[in-house]
Amino acid sequence: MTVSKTAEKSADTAKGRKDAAEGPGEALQLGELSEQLGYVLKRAQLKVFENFLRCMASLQLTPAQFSVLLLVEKNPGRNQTEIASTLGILRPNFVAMLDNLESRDLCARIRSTNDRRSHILVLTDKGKAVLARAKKLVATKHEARLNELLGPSNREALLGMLSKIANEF
Amino acid sequence: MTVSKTAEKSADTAKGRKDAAEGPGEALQLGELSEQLGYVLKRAQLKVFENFLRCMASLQLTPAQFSVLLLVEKNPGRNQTEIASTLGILRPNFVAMLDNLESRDLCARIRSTNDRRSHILVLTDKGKAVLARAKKLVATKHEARLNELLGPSNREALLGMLSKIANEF
DNA sequence: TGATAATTGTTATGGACCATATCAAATATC
DNA sequence: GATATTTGATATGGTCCATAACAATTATCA
Repeated sequence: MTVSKTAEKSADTAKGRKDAAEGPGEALQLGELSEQLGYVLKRAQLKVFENFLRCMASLQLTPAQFSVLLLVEKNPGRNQTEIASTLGILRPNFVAMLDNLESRDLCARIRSTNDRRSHILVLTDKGKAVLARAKKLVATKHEARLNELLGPSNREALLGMLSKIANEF
Repeated sequence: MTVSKTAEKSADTAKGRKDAAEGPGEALQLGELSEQLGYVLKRAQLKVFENFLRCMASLQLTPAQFSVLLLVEKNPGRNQTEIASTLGILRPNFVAMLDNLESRDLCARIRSTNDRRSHILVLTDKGKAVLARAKKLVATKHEARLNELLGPSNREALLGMLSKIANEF
């Protein structure tokens, strides 16, 4: 180590900073960190997911599960590979996810008559009902919160920039 | 393979869509998914981290490791608990991370003389040098790419909105 | 003072998520 | 018809995240 292992007492041992008060522990300086897109992006994403989970607590739906239901509803008759890949989920990892949704009777695997290897995915009636309620919760509790925080026009701009990053970066 | 045969029999089974062409497997409709902030946010975050890792390949620094080095540099003399908590890292999980950085001689734990329980964190000379190179790489290869994609003013607006979400959501 | 509580770094552990290899069944290809 | 490919599935390992518990040290306060 090229560090004088004698950094003690004198200089800065969390003591000789602003000292006094000993109140809230003296917040650290984020410095350049708050300008790093990746850092802020990750923090924001965690907060959004956290809020999403709170809004969906009554329905017990994670963001990933919600996205699956949305995609299956919009694209009925597709198989597991197609749904999983467009969501960026690897087929092996998609199995347990579907097991969960199917055990809760939210969607169903139907053996295709054309290609008996593949399972066609469909929402059950309960799945459609739950998804409808989920959409309402997301709109009124989750996305509404964003409009309140950023304003509708900023929210749209944010979405546009994030899409651009997601697709063209 | 293309969906040439499709599984009709039932009304909509991947056939009654755009049909024709049978080319690249007929992309699925994202639908409302592309309007879900959480979804787009997560996708963008993954892309940004992915790009970050590519830019840092020569230095072998992950986003989390980079953030630790940045924070330690900006706040010398702090202990593990302080650094970890402001990064949202739990103390137990921070141990292995520091073991890694310390084994690479990028930072060092120094037993505090004021409170012999705590380890004060400092960057080694090598750590400072590596961090300096990392900053340059991030600025010229990573963040520059964003300015190119969004424009400086949009990039600033994006950062502002993400910070707002991260802090006030 | 001395007994008790709180803090720091650490280990152990389990869960969630992600990635790869591999398999049997079914299908495609030649 | 022999071989290769695709689909869903299992097994497995890695990483990240969260909780409980522990020894050493320090703070609290009766």
